[in-house]
Amino acid sequence: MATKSKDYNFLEIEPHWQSFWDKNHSFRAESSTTKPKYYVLDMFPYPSGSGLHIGHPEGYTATDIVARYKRAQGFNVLHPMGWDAFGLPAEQHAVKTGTHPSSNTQNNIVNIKRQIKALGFSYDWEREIDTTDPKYFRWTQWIFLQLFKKGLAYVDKRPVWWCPELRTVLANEEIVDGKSEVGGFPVERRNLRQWVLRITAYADRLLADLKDVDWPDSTKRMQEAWIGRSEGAEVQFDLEDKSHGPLKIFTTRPDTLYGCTYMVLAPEHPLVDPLTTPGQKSAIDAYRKKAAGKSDLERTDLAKDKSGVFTGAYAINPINGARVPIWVADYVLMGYGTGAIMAVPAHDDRDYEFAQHYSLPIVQVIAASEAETKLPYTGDGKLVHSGPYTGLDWPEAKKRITADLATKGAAKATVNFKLRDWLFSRQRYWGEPFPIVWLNAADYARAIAKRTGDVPATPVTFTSEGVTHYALPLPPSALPLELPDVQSYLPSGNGESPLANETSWLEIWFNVDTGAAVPASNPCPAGDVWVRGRRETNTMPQWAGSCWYYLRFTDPKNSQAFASQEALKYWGVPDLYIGGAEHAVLHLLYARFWHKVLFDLGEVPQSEPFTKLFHQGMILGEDGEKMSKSSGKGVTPDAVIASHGTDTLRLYLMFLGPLEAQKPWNPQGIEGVHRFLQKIWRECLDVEGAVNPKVSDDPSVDSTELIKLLHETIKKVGENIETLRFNTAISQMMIFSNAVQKAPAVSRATMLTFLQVLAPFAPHIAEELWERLGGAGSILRAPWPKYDASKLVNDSVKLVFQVNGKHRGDQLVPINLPQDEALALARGNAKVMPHLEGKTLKRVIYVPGRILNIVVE
RNA sequence: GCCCGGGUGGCGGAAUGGUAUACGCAACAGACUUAAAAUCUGUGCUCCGUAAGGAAGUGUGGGUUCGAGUCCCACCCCGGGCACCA
Repeated sequence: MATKSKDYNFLEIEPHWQSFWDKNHSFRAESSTTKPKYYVLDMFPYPSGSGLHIGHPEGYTATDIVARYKRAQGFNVLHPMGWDAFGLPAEQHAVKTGTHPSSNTQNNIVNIKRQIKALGFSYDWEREIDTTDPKYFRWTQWIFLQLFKKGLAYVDKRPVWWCPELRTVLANEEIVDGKSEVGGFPVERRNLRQWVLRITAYADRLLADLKDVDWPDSTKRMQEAWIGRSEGAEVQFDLEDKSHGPLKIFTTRPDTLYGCTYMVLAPEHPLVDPLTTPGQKSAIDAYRKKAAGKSDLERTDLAKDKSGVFTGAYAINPINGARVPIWVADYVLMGYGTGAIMAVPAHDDRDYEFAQHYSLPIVQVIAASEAETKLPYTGDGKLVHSGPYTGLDWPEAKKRITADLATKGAAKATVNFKLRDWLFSRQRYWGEPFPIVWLNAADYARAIAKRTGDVPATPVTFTSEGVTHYALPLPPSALPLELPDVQSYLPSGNGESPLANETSWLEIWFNVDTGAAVPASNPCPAGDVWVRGRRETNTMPQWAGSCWYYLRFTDPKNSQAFASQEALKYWGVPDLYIGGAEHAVLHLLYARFWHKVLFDLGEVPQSEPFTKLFHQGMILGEDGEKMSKSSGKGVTPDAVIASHGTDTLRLYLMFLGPLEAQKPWNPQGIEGVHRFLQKIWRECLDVEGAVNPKVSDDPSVDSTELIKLLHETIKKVGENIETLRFNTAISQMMIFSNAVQKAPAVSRATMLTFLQVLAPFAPHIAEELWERLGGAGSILRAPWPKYDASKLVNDSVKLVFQVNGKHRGDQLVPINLPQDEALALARGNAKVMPHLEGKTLKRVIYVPGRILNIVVE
C-alpha cells in the first residue's frame, strides 16, 4: 500500500517502504532454490561510538544497487551485514568507565544499525552477525585450533611497544610522536611472549594466486610488494677466527661478490659479541645500546645518515679469498635474510653511502652503461674485475657464481620473503580468548595420550625461568571459551592482559577430555583426566573475526559447524566485495591466508576468498581535505536523510563521480539530484497526488525518440551497474527524465519501465510511484526490463565532415551512406567548401555513420 | 627515494583513437508571481567579431596517426601508499 502523500514527502515515504520491506522479508536470501546465486558483500564496519561516517554509505549504496539489480535479474542474492565489534576503542572506554566493553559495543551497534537501516539498504538482517557474540567467536576459536593443529601457530618472544609509566603494551596507533597517546609518556620496545601464525608458509601461494582474482592492479601490486619475494643466494663467508663457524649472508646479487669490500651485521646479530675484538668492544657495546634504544621509526628517520662501528674482525670472501672487514650497522635488519650482508658499495646505494662515510674501498665489478657512469651503479651490465667471470652478463654470472660456490658448499640459491609471520596475540581483554591451557611436560604427555588428532605433531611450548610449558588446546566441544568478568579492565601491569588477574579463571584443574575447569583453589576433582593448568591470558587481534566472516554469512546460525558444506557449496565466496583501500594489504592478506588453510583442510571448496574486489574512493571535505573527526568537518548521513531523504543521499553519493575516485563533498550538488527526483514525482503525479493526466494508457503517445531513449537508458544503466559506473548511469536517467518532461504525453508502460531502472538507485520513491501508477506488486518483484536492440538503430545519423582532421561541418545522412555519396555531400556543404578551395585532394577517410575526413594538400 | 593514482570550463565530472566539455552545480537573462520561493525557457562557459563566423584549447615539451584528452617518450605539479628488505 502506497502512502497518500500529495507531494514528494520523503520523510513519510521512506520509512513507509522500509517497514514494508521488513514485514515482507523482501531481502531474505533463500536457502533452498534452483535460482543462481549472487553474493555481494561490504566490508563490515566497526561499530564506533561516533556512528556512521559519510564514507560508509558510499560503498554500501554501491553494493545495494548491485544487489537490487541482481535480484531483479532473477538471482538469489545474499547481501548481509554485521559488526566487526572487538576493538581498541571499546576497551579504552571500558578502562575509563569501568563498564563491560560489551555493553558499550551493544549500544554502538544499536545506533549504527539504526543509521544503516534508515538508508534503506537491502540487507538480509536475519543473517546479521557480531564477532563478539560467543556463538560467532566459538568458530573463530575453532579455526584457530585448526591452525594450531596444523603447526601454523607457535609462541615466541616478540618486541612490542611498552610504556613503563602506564605499565601496558601499546598498539602503534596509541603512540603519537614516540610518546604514549594517553599521558604522553615515553615508550620502549620490549620482548613479550606472543602467539605467532606461520603465514610465511603460504607466502608463495599468496603471491602466485593473485593472478586468479579480479582485483584492482594497485591492490595486487601492494600485496606483491608486501610479500616481497626475492631470489638470490645464501653465501657462507669463513671467519678469520674459525672458532665461531662461518658467517651466512643473503644477497640478491651474488654476481657482485668480487665487489664486496666489507660486511655488515645487524646490531642484534648473535655473532656480534663473539667477533668483536677487545679493542672495539666498548665502541660496539655503545653502538648496540644506542640502536636498541631506537625505535624502528628513529632507525628509519636516520635513513640518510648511515652509522656503524668496526668489530675488529675479518671474514674471507669465498670467491677470491679476499680479507673483508666486518662492521656492525643498524641499516641491516635482523628480521630479514640472515641479518648479515656483504656490502658492495659500487652497486648499492646504501653500501655506497656507508663506504663514503667511513672511507671504505669501493670496487666496481659491473660495467656501467655509457649514459650512467656515476657510482653507485645499480643497472644492468657485464662483469669487470671479476676473475674468470669477467665479461659475463650479470644474470648469467649470478647463476654461475652461485652454482660454482654451491659445489664447494659455500652457497645455495634461496628465495627470501619480506613477509613475516603474523603476530597474532594482544595483551588485552576485549578479544577472543585463546582456547589454550598451559600444562607441564608430564601432564601434557598424559593429556595427548587421550587427545590424539587435535594437537600439533611438534608441541607448542614456551620456556620461562627454566620451566617449559606445553600448550594444550581445549577440545572443540568445549568451545566457545568465553571471557570471564573481571574486576578491572586495566592490564595486569607485568605485560599480561587483565585476564591474568582473574585467578579463579586462570589457575585451574582442567579436564583434558571435556575441557571442563575447576578453580585450582578447589581440591582436584577425582579421576585421572584432571590436570593442573594455567589458561592463556592473551586474546586474539581484531583481524581474527574479520578473517572469515564472509563464510559465516552463508549459514550464520549453524551451531554444528562454522557453516554447512551445502551452504558453502551453494553460496561459495562473495562475487563482489567492496570496501576501502586502507584494507588493501592486511585484512585481505590475512583473510586469504585463513581461507587457504581452510581450503587445504577441505573445509571450503575454493582457494581464494574474494574473486572480485573493488575499493570505493574516500569522500573528502568541501575543501578537498580529509574529513577528520578532529577537524569537525564530518557530514553525517542522518542530517542529509532528514533534509533531503535517503534516496537523494544515495543518488548524490553515486553521482559525485566514479566510485573509486576521491571526491569532495559539495552540499549544493545534493539539490541537483533532489530536483531530479522531484521532477520524476511531478511527471508521474499531479499536485493533488493523482496520476498526472499526461501519463496515458495508450502506448502510441510515446514518440519514436522517447522509445529509443528509453531503450538506450535500459541498456546503459544495466551496463553501468555491471561495471560499477553509477555516475554515468544517473546522468543517463536524468537525460531520460528531461525528455519525458519535454514530451506532451508519456505512456504508463514507459514510465513504469523507467521506474524499474531507477529502483536500484532510489528504491523508496520508485516503489511509491510504481504502486501509484498501477504497477503490479512490489517493484522488487518486477523482472529487470530488457532493451530491444532494434529500437536503438537509427535510419539516419549525423555525419561529421572533417578537413585535415578538423571539424568543419556536419549533416544528417542515411546510415550506411556509400563513401562517394558522403564525399559529394561534404563537397557541397557550405561550411566545408571554403576549406577545400584551391586544394588538392590527397586522401579520404570514411567511418560510416561517424566521420568523413578529407585530407588535402 | 620507490610504487600506485591523477591533472579536462568558475566547480563535481563525461568522452570504444573519430563532433572535447554529456549530466549536474554555480552564474546571467527571460517567463510565471503583487512579491519571493519553486518551476519553466534560454545564454555563455577562453580570444577576435555587433553578428554570421573564425582562432586557440584537455599540466608542459616532443612524437606516432588522416585524426590524440585517449597511444609512445621526457618533464612539471597534486594526492595516496611504502620505505635502510641486502
